[in-house]
Amino acid sequence: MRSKNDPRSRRRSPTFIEEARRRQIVASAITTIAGSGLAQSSLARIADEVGISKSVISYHFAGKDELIAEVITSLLSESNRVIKSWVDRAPDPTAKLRAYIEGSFAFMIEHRANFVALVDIWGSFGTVEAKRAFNAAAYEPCRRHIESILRKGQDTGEFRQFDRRTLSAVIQGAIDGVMLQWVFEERAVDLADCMAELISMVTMATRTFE
Amino acid sequence: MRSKNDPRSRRRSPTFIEEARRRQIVASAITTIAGSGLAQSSLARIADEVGISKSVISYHFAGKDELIAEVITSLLSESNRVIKSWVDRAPDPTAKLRAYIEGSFAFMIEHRANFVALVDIWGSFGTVEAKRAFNAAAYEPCRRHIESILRKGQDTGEFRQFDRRTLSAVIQGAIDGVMLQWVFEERAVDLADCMAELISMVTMATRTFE
Amino acid sequence: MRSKNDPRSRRRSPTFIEEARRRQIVASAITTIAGSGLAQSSLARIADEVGISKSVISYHFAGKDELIAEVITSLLSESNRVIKSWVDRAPDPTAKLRAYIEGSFAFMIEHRANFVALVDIWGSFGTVEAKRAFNAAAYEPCRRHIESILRKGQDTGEFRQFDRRTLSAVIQGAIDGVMLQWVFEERAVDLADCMAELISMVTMATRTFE
Amino acid sequence: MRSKNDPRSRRRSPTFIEEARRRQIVASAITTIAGSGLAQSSLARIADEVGISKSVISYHFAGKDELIAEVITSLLSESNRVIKSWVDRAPDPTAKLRAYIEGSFAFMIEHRANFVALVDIWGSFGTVEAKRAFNAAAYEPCRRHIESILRKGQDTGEFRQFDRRTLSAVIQGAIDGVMLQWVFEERAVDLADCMAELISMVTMATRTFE
DNA sequence: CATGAATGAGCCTTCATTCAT
DNA sequence: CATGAATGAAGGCTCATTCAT
Repeated sequence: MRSKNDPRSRRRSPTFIEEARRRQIVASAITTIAGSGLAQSSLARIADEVGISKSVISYHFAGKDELIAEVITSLLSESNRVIKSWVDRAPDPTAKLRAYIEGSFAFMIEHRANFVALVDIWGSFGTVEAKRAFNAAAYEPCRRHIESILRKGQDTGEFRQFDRRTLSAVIQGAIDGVMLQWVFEERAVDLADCMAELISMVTMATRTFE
Repeated sequence: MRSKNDPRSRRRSPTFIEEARRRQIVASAITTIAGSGLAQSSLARIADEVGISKSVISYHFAGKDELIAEVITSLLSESNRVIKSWVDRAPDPTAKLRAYIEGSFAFMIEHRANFVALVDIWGSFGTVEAKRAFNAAAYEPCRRHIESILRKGQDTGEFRQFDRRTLSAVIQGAIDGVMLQWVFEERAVDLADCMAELISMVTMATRTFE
Repeated sequence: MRSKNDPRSRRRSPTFIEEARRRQIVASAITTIAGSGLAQSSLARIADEVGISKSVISYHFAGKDELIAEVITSLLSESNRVIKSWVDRAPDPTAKLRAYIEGSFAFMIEHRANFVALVDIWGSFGTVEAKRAFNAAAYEPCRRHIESILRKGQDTGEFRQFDRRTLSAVIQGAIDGVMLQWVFEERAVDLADCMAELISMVTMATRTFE
Repeated sequence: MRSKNDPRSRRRSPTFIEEARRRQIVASAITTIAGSGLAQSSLARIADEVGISKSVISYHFAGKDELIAEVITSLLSESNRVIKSWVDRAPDPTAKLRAYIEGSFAFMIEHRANFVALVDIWGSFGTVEAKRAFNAAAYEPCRRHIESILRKGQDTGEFRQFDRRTLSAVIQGAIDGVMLQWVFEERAVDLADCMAELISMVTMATRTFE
């Protein structure tokens, strides 16, 4: 019975301390998953990492699924926020497109564990629905973001005409694909070089030919 | 206790029937993983899929790890083989580079389940060593393959000078990144369009400017 | 993953209730082993005997090995404690030696199940190391105890000169060997008679000849 | 259906080759059990030791139980045969009693593996019936043998009057108990010294006082 | 006679979850 | 808010045994 004592059903806004606990647990979950893999990250281990009892997690989250869901949300939103701030600071579409890529790589470098965890988690969706939901939450917004930049560029005439959706998918794909190789072996790829190369390719792909 | 009584340790070449069983089990494992996720693919479920007893898997494989390892090998080698055949049939570096991309996408389309399974599996490496090993088995050979094509192109003067390793990583990354989006939601991206766009970008990125 | 969430790794002294559970489980394990043999004493059966879920054992013990180890410790220490108390109450070496034997047999009679279980367990050490460890834990202390009594007797001149280590091994061996026959068939030997005979033999073997 | 093709139900006396196989398997079982413990001695392992297929054992023995039963029989009969030959060669009761002990220890030293295996197996009888059967097969004959020697000695007046059954149990017990310590740790006891001490004790216990 | 193949029962263990305190 | 205790479901694995060849 969900009562006043169950934080998961409270009408009141969550206590400050409650929010803090949730964030603390989510953060520890990310660390644990990045360090040992999702399969090895039992609630007990995550709780250990925080130094709390296993039951505390059950108290603050409806279950493991909810915790992982919040981990994903945290992973994605943090990244999106940073990238958006890079893009917003750029003056024009050309710069914004460049900023999108730069922001993406910059965030990667600063938060390696996030991506190691993400790669582990994103493979764990058993059902088609879960996969679809992840696409809707993770990829669709990213592609839309890139598309909006591309549209502006086409509107201003900086970019030539091309299918925005397709190019968005390829750009985002290249970023993710390079990230993936870097997750598996940090020294396998040089992120800075790849970023520069990708920017160069994208620049050529979008510019108007004279 | 690998011995005469253990089919997994035979010195001589495996029986025909045994090889068939192993392939059958691996194939079923791929289907199951693609359909329900690695975490839900217990040996019992995989065995059910084949219509055999759970023990049969234990009889032919040392354990789940060995089975999954063989699944990975199967997934990667089949893909590499097909791509290689596309590349080998192409007459010159420019065509080969194009063929690498075309072959990659063609294989994807023909074997969606393989990639759905692969994305699930590749996130399941808990340790740094396992991740590193996957990189060595999966990515390094691909990048090397692309690099060798690029080198030939530079040697013949068809391609301009650029860092081959970096470009290889970006090309392979773009292929994988697009594939990833398609794995999560089949209709989110149009593989044919993405392939064409990627080929166009790569063509521009490699060609000599006059 | 021994941690805060694992009762088996607590830094502080174990809860009263926890200690009680452990003792209860150990006691049940002894009963089960004595009744059905070690090989038939699965955790499930032992748990049934206590009337608890199988998982409770896993919760309180790291595994079956730890449980069996504690069973052994319990078996040996209880016996040693009782024998020691008999010996300590005896006034002189001659009486002490007699008390050692009497205490041993008295404890046997009172705790038949312990010895039935012990005989089953002591054969279960597969490796040389495990056997050696059992010797160190079970036999060496007993022989040492007897040796110390013998030494005192020699010091006081009550006993003649002989090799203490050898006689200790033979005395302990005779006690165990008679116990063994009694474990296999309770009515095959009369413990009281055997005890008397053994005491008589030992008395003759140690006494000074005039 | 037990037919002519089933060696376990054949009326004809077993083939020579069949007997050889059985003995070979039994011998390997002893080695395996002595080396790794009964629990680790699966039919597969034993078969490996012989270099045959697991099914061969099933073919020659009704099951694992029958194999172990034959192992026990082999272990006991071999020992008894040797001891008997020592005793038979001795001229009088005093010498025979001494020979019984000497033969026992001599056989131990020559066949350590047999006893390591025996100690492992004798603990594996789960039911009271099995224990009782082992007593009847293993101990009762030994005690009877000693008793018969003792009786002869009393008849001839070499030995004083005492309860033969009790002394038999103690003598056999001492032999087994020393053996037990030696099984767990070969260097814990000196068999020769123990044998000498035991002979001395038994001599004193039986001789007529003047 | 021998063997490869298959099977099902049972075992130990892990883990998310529930509940009383 | 937090925790210790308990639970049941599920998983991977071992093994004696059966059967067709």
